This record gives sequence, structure tokens and C-alpha cells, in this order.
Amino acid sequence: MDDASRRADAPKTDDFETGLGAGDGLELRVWLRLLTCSTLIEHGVRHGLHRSFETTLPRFDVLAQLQRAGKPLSMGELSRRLMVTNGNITGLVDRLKSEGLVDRRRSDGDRRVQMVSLEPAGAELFERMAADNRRWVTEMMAGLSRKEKESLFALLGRLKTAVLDAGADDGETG
Amino acid sequence: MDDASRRADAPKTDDFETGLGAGDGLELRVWLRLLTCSTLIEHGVRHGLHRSFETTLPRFDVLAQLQRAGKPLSMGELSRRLMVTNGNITGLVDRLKSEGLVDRRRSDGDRRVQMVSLEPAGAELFERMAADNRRWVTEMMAGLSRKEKESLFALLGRLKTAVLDAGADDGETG
DNA sequence: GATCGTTGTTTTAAGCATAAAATAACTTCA
DNA sequence: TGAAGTTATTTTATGCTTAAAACAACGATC
Repeated sequence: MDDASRRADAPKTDDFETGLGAGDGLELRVWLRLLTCSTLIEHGVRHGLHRSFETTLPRFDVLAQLQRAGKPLSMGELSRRLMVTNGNITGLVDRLKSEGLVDRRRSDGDRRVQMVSLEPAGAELFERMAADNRRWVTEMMAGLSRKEKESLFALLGRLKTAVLDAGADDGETG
Repeated sequence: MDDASRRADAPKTDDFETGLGAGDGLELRVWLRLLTCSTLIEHGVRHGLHRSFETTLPRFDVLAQLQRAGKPLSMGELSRRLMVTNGNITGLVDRLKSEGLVDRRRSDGDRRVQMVSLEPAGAELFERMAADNRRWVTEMMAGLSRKEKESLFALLGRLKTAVLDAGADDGETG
């Protein structure tokens, strides 16, 4: 139920993507395919993390952001970077702290702020997970040429910009 | 924090786009960007559904699959199409049924099977949601040319195939 | 130096999601 | 026909996620 649809002349593709006519709704078709790809890869990563490390993707994501930042981050900064709501971070960091992977302490300057930092155990675990993660993702994309991956990367960059621009003044037009 | 790093001759900048070396990790970079785009668009849609219809994306997805199929689907078929676990569908269909949007009844042939069908109210609501959904997604991609969207669609098709192929015999190599 | 608006975080209530175990109905095949 | 295996769904336990409300500390202004 997959390809056989990437030829431009395919008649009535109906390619299992969701109730839209083949003629148009190109944006919808892009979106659905994007979501499918995202979900497939996410499943692969999630499954790997579960099987190899008994952990979850959100936890991995928090560690990744901290490692990448190279410095402690506030709860709010984490929630922005992970694109999830504030309340979400609270529980996530609670669990990571209880596992000894991160530390959380009140900021000296602003007593509302909680700074989250990587513990050595968290950094060490992250390195191991990151190596496997890279391998999984690379394997999943093994069927694409370097050129295809580069094109995809560039187009996704364009899409990201487009969506961000479109959303800039979107709250008030509703 | 994005491009400026897709040159193959970059030394070893180690450009932290999630703790990955700059030289390579192209696959990881594609994946992260894909996830960002997916999350951004999903937020837009989710927000619209919540604001305009007081409903959620998973509910919308179930209705969309039923509408698209044009016939009742079993619980298992729904879970496959939505790429979520079985148990998930149970609760989702429970809620939709309690809202009068779908019906669920045991199959005559096989008494294990539950067939889920669209109620008129569900079909009517779906039509309205789908129209808005299409508009939201189109607006979010307004910054892309038709050509870019077509390229993206094609490349995502290639990616989908690649990931599915890679995953075909993945369970046993772990 | 009290009050007003803002910002950072947590709490609450509900729903979504997973993996794994449990049920229950079907199929096979000896 | 009846035991063994398979398939469809639900249940269980836990965790993730959201939106909205509540709290708490900050900053400004009068």
C-alpha cells in the first residue's frame, strides 16, 4: 500500500493517505505524508530506547537538550525547546531527577526559576543512547541517497520557516 | 542553529544540533527537522480543532479514517491505520460513541471483531472539520511554492518507503 | 511601600499512548 | 472433538500531554 504513487502520471492514486481527492489538497497530502514519516521514525526510536535502555523518548529529549545546551536550563527554556507545555516538564524532570540523571535547583537571582542540569550519570547515559539513536535513524534512512537526504533537509528547512512565518500573527485572526 | 553545516569538508565542528558531529549525522539532522515541522503543523491543527470544535486530533483522525474508508472498520484496522496500539482505540471509540459520532457493533461473522461505523452526526461534523483543517494546513504552507511542495511530497514518499523497507526485518536483528 | 500587571512554575482534570497481560473467539490438526 | 496455537479486543499499570487555573515571585508605578 505504499509507493507506486510517486510517478506523476499515476491515474487515481488514492494512495491510502486520507480522504482527499488526488487532484488537489497538495498541502494536505504533504502534511499526511510528513506525519506518517515522522510517526514511523518515532516508533523506531521509541522502540529502541525502550528495548535497549528501558526509557522513553521524552526523557531522552530532555537529556539531549541539556547536553546540547552545555549548561543548565530553566524549566521554561526546556518547555520551549521541546515544544511542550510547562506542566509537562515538571513531571518529566521529577522523574529524571528521581533517577539521578538530572539535578534541579532554584536560581539564585530569580527565586521563581528552577535550573535543571545534567548529572554525570545522565550525561553518560545520554552518550550511549545518542550513539544508538544515530545508528537507528541512519539505518532507517539507508534507502535514501545522500543527495535525497540533502534535498529533504533543505526543503524541510523551507517548510519550517514557512510554518513559523505563517504562525507569527495567527493568534488574533481566529 | 540550522544550516551552514551541510558542507562535507567541515572540519570537526561538532555543531551540537543535538549532540552530533557536524561532518555527518545528516540523517539525524533530517530527522530532527522533520520532527520539528511535524510538531509545528500538528500544534496548529490541534489548536484549531480545540478552538473551533472543542475536539482533539486523535478523534478527528478516527473520523477521517472512517470517512475515507467509506465503510465500517474493525478496531484492529483502525489501530493499524492510525498507527497506534490496540488498547488506545478502545478508549477513543468509547468516547466517540458516547458523543454519538460513531457506532460500534459486533461483527456477525466473527464474534471477536467490533465494527466501527460513522454515524450521520459524525460524518457531518467531520466534513466541517476537514474543510477547516485543509484551510489551516494550506495557510501554514503558504510560503512554499507549488514546486517545492511537490518535491517535498515526492521525497517524503521516498523516505516512507525507505523506512518501511528498513523496518521490514528489524525485529530479529536487535 | 502597597498595588497592578507580568512572568515562571506547579497543580488539576481529562484525555492520549504504550507495553504487557488477560479474555475470548476462531482455526488447525491429530 | 478437543488440545494447541493464533487472532481480535480489552484491561491494567504507568507515563506523557494538554489547557486552564492557581501560586508565587518579580518589576514597575504611583
